[in-house]
Amino acid sequence: MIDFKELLKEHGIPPSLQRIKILEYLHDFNTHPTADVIYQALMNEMPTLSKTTVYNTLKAFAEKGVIVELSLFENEVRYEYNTTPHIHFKCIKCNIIYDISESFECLKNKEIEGHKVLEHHIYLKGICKNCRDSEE
Amino acid sequence: MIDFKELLKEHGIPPSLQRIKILEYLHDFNTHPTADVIYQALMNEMPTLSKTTVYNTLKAFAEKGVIVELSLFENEVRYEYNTTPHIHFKCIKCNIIYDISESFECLKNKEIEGHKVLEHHIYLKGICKNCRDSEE
DNA sequence: TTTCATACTTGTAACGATTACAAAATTGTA
DNA sequence: TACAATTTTGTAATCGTTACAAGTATGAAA
Ligand SMILES: [Mn+2]
Ligand SMILES: [Mn+2]
Ligand SMILES: [Zn+2]
Ligand SMILES: [Zn+2]
Repeated sequence: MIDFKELLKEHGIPPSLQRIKILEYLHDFNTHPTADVIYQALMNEMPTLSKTTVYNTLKAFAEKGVIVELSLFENEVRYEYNTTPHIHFKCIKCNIIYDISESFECLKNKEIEGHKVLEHHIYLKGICKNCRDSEE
Repeated sequence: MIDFKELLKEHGIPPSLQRIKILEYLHDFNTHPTADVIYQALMNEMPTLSKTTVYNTLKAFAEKGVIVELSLFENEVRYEYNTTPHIHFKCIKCNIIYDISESFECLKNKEIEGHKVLEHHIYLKGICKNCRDSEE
């Protein structure tokens, strides 16, 4: 059981109830939700929650390195709890975003052609195993 | 000198004046412009050009494989003439998007963890050579 | 405990990129 | 030339996101 309150404090973020709930959601579901998905999910137990708070919170988390911000295709920003670099695969049929466990040469914190790399993202697009199987 | 009219026909796209001009722009500048950048640039010589036409044309080009659609960070779709897979680096200071010539193992058209890969994108973010030099 | 400044949350309005849509213009073909 | 099909245009609508101002909670100092 992770103490999200502590985790936030360690990152210099005062742990409000809203912030804890949003971080909890990201950890528990461990998917790649948009701000709106999180908002809709927390609406039930927090009826007064504001969408603005969700947006602000996610942006603040990402800036402090608590979570990762993804911008993969289709003009929707997504967030995830897993901050270790990994490959993303988006299925063009079912729109599910898969984590690919295959390792790769990460250029993060390296210098390439004179440029200093701070982030490294690999995005794949195609048809997932499930959709291929059900196509037959 | 490329015959853009022919090029479009070969891809099954009837070559209207607007389409030829947009393709010409992408080829001549060879950067990673947004639809709006192209629209603004062509406004002078084509005063009646509609922004909708630019959006529609770029989308059609990308679908037919004439150009590539990029969705790298910051929620802005960009397009480019160069359809060969390569790495992109965006500088967080000057916002320029660089092409990285370094080669990499491309997973396009391969199968990974059961998924069929149709597109492969690598996006880097950091501080470019120019901005680092001028920081001193 | 009260006071007060600060930080956080909320709700609404505004924004910006993109898309939908219908009318006007153009095109290719008979 | 006639005409149907396609393309372009301009405007309105949409959607994700952000700005902003007012309300609320928090936590330290008195
Ligand atoms: Mn992931
Ligand atoms: Mn490029
Ligand atoms: Zn799928
Ligand atoms: Zn730069």
